[in-house]
Amino acid sequence: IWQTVQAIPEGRVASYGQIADLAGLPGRARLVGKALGKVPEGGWRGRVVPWFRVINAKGEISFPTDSPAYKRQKEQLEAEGIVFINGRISLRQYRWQP
DNA sequence: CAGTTGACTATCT
DNA sequence: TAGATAGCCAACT
Repeated sequence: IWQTVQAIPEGRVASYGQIADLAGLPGRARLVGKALGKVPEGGWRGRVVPWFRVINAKGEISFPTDSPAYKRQKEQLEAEGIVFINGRISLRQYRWQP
């Protein structure tokens, strides 16, 4: 899972389900979320994991809008040029296509 | 050991 | 387009 997440290019995003499929775990989107939650801030074993490039299938960030985590993720994505419209982004435009 | 709980999704109204 | 529903499954209570 982490390997797959690391493969997401800058300025692109992927959904939890998409990561699950690519990682060989079809139908286990929730497991991906859990795995990402376990990654320490500094990354895993020296590798940086761009967890902020992973969002849900609707193109929204999967955190409450008022949470600190939400703001953090949104800022990181915007810093890569991704634009939010009504709290969501255009998957058609930013979805990572391997 | 049974029930609950999510960083989720596809499908149907 | 948006809400409700039913699968999903490892980790906790």
